[in-house]
Amino acid sequence: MDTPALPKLEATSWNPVLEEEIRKIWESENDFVFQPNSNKKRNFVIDTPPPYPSGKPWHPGALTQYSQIDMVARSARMRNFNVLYPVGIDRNGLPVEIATERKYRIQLRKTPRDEFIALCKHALDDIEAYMLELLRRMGISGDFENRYRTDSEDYRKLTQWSFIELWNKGLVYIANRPNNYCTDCGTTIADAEIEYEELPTYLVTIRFKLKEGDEELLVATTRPELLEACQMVVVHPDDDRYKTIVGKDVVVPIFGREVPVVAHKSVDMAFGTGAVMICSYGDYHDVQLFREFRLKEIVAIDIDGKMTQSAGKYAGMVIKDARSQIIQDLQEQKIAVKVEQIQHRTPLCERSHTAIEIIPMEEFYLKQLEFLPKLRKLAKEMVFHPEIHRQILTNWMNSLTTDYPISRRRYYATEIPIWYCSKCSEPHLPKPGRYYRPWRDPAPFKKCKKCGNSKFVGETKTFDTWMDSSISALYVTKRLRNMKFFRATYPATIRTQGKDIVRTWLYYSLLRCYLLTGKTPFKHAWIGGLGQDAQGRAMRKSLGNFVDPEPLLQKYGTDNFRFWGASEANLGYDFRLSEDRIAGAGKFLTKLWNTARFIGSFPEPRSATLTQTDKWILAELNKLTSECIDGYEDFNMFVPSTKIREFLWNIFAAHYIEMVKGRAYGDTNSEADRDAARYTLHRVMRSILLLLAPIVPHVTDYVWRRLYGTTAIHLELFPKATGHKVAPSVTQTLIEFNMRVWKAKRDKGLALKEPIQVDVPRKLNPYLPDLVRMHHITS
RNA sequence: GGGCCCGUGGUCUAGUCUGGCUAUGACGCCGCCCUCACAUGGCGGAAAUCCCCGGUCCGAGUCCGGGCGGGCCCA
Repeated sequence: MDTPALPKLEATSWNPVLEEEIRKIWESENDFVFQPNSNKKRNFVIDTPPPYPSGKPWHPGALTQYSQIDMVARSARMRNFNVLYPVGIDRNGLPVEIATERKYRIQLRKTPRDEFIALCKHALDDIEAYMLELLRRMGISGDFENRYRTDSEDYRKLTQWSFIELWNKGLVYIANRPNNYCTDCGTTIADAEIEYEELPTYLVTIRFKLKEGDEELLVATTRPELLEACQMVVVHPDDDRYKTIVGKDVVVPIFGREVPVVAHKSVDMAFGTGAVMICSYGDYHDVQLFREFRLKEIVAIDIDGKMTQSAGKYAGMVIKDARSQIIQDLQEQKIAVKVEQIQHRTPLCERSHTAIEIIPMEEFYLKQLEFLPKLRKLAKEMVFHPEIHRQILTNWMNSLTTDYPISRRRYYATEIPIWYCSKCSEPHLPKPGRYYRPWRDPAPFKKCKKCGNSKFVGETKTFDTWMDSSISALYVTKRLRNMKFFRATYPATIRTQGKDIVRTWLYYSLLRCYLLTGKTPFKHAWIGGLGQDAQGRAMRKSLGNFVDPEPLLQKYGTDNFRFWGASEANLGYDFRLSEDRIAGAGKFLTKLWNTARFIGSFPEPRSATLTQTDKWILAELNKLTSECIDGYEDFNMFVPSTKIREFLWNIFAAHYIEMVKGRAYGDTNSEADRDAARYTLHRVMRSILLLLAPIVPHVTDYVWRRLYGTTAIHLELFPKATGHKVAPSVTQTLIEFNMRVWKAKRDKGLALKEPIQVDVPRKLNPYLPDLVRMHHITS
């Protein structure tokens, strides 16, 4: 052991090409499959978001988040947990339907349902393969082998089971409420499917007579054809023009109904005359006020986009014609005092580009308002990382005013498992535990339980996609498939997700799982920030600032990307994606590699009698270790990545290694001192590799296997704190002293290996031998 | 229109909850240096009215109030 062994690492930098080799080794070793309660370890269950195959390229910020979630999983393993880290793909919902309609130039309503579903499936499969490959390349240590899809029979079975349970508990009801409706596509659509455009329209100023007296109120509207459905006129409370009229009644022209004038701060005084008629339904403002004042709605437009019977002489006309006609009539009767053309922000269906109508539709609702107090209490018991993002959930719960509408008129989603009696319309729900498609399956009933009729009609509506997603915690813990497994793993340990879907995924999970199990679905909620572009704007394909992550991975390597993601994105805060900064983060990997290369050139003694210098760096390592573990326990990767970088670069390599280099090479003629240095170098190296392993798994595993063993680093546990303690100011004094000597040599034009005469502070006496050798200090 | 978050060298960032010595670190930049792990490196250096105004305090990047600016979400 006298002569140093050959370096175990040859190249002078880490080569990302090696990453693929290492992943192949991981795949063959298959370490990431969950074994509940094995080796008496405790379980750690991650309820991680199954990504939605929305297209290529994948959002680089989302990919960064998945790498951070992987760090949560890897660090939990090294904290001695059995980790259930599922891999799933979310395949339900609207985006694929829109993509399919565009791709094949077809319309959902005009395409046979099973044909349309097959086309969607095909599109999903394609993008899913791409996403899984990217996840694999990110080094995600999830259970790929047992991966799941939310559109599988197994998953939809669970969604339908959950609905039947809730129905049977009386928590679901059917109600008629206003919805966005596209008369062209013939379907309810979500807010997310609406786009806005400034379009020309007529602003008509209409004379409303007061019920009593001769006064008039001028009301401006872009929707005169909805006059028949007007139930109220509102003005702003600060509007001096109308102070005397508020509280009185006015008469709706043509239709003669009396409606009140009410003050409401939502009115824009500057628009039109400052007096607005509230009709069912011209826009969201109408919906809001109808709800707030509990007005009686008048259905003015039917689902074909025609005026209803309540429109009197206009009944049966399409909206556009009715509008022209009523404007003409109002002008002839001198009721319209002004008709002017304006540009108006109009909601359009993003598919057909026709104006959206708000029409009352019959939909399913899940009760939530009455459970909010209980949900608030449960939310309080959850631990948020970071704590500050608890606020997002709290705010959302405080803003809810209606129950949760759960039905959609779509195809690529889980079907609502109901059949209705063809005679008396009585709803019949099947036994839970199977996957039902009422739109094509025969009814699993013989006779109507109410009237005895034997014919049934299947429900055609589907669930909102969050009905599936919100029970992911039940799915991954095998609620319907393996109750023993479920009891051992539910509630999950942690939910990891982005802050943008707190009000949807997090909230609905809490609601649904509480209603189904009486418990929270998880104990910890990890809320990540969002990836933005280099200027700090959201990254959107439509903005043209979207960055394809694939070339970045190709160019810099996965570990480089992961280290950037860990060290630049603090837990919960948004982060900016910039290639320069990714490149910069990679320099650390070079430093890590070369430190390992140097230390790897020395044999590792089994034990040693440490010098003061060795004890000093071990004390610093001790501090680092506990800081890192604290960070990992908070699931905050920013802490370990930045702390380790600072330690490795600015303390360990710059000062300790320089101080003991001579000893390590054997320059002191003392085997004990030499071995102490070598022992300490390896001790620190091992700890750094272990502490970094969750963040940069490829390079650390490679180095670990080359230097310290044949088994994977992710099978090891984190190091324990060492117990060495040194006064904190010593490190500062040491660093300052070294810098002073370097500067002095520079000022005197001396090479670093030339001798110099300097005074060493008394405080540094314990380190004197190493300092003298390092700087060639003469007395 | 409502809510939340954030404003620290050219860029990113720590520190702000729990006020206290010359504000942390990195990227970039400039100069010198191939010193036997690393030039994808080392050393040194320049570079910040801690967004603005006011207040509390012996003392404010940190606490309070008001502005301005940016971002995200909801409507």
